[in-house]
Amino acid sequence: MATQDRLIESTQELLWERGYVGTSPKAIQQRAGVGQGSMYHHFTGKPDLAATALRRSAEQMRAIAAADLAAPGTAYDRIAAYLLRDRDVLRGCRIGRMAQDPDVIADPQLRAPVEETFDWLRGRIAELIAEGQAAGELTMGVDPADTAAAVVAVVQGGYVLARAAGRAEPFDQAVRGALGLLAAQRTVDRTA
Amino acid sequence: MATQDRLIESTQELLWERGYVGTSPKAIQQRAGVGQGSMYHHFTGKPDLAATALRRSAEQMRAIAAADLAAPGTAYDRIAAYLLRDRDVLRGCRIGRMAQDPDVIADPQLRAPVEETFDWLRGRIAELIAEGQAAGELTMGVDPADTAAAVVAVVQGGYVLARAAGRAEPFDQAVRGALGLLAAQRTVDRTA
DNA sequence: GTCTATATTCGGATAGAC
DNA sequence: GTCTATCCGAATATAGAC
Repeated sequence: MATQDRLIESTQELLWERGYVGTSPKAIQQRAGVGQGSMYHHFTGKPDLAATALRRSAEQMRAIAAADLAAPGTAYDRIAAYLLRDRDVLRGCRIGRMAQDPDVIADPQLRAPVEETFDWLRGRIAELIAEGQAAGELTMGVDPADTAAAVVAVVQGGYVLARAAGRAEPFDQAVRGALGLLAAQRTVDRTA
Repeated sequence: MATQDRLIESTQELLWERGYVGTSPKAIQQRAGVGQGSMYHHFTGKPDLAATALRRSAEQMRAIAAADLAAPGTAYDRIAAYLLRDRDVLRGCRIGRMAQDPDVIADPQLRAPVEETFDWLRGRIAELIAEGQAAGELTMGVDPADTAAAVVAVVQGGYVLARAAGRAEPFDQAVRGALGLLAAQRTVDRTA
């Protein structure tokens, strides 16, 4: 793999594990197996490299979520596929984690991929819910945009609860809780 | 105020703003207005001081949440009071934010207050939901513990979405979404 | 108890050889 | 393009004066 790509991948990993503040150029170089000079040849510095890595992570996360949300079945089924996807819960979300970092939030270059990812995700889920309502699959009792935000928040908050607990169970509970509430919005009883 | 207390308060603020990795002893001392020596006289080092500050923040957060959840009215009303409490959304949750920090998660002394706070919060809300079900206010269609985890996750995830967006609206959306789903669990229609 | 040095390592980056 | 050498300040802590 090219030096550039190894640098980007190492940065993606370290940002996920340790966040922006906790990731040093030296650590990136060592993981990538390149010297100091290489990094500063390809990138102007840590913010530049981090922005590149974040954009790539955002693309990847979006592709994965898009695939989940295109699962076969109803709107409910698709959202369930997204919520129930197999995750390494204790690692957390590599995009959502960035929202906690003040240096990321303060830098428009770094925040942009994070913001855009969640904007897109909320929008896509809201779309599904609205389609489900239009098709008569879901009741009209809930607002699509609000409900979509709640669904995404359950995932992001689930990571927080799981990491706080040191185990994945609270994430799974939150997901089951959200699905239980969503299930009540279906117009046909499938619990039988 | 005593020097010790000023150190603890400054640490609470900085942990909230910048996290554990991003908070330096020097910054704590400067904000507290004390010299290097004072801090190391009262505390053995950064981890010791941070643990003390976190325990205090956890107590405070728990007291506030307990008050919300003791609001007058039904179980739904109490959970709504918790969800709708006035928050400085873009600052995030001073306890939840710690869950992202690998150094906090790795240190049992630091993680304990975080874990205990969320364990308690989930348990308290689950209790309320179970009481609401027992009283016939809420349907038996949802699991109390799972639903409670979802409620807490919506708040924690709401902070993530809001910070990612640079504005409070996604938090408010998520809360409205959660309330909309919970409202459907009430046995009496109050939407009229 | 509090302060001012001082020590040591790390973070972030530049300079210049190859 | 990549490497090593080097620089400067910050992070964390210790020593010892007052």
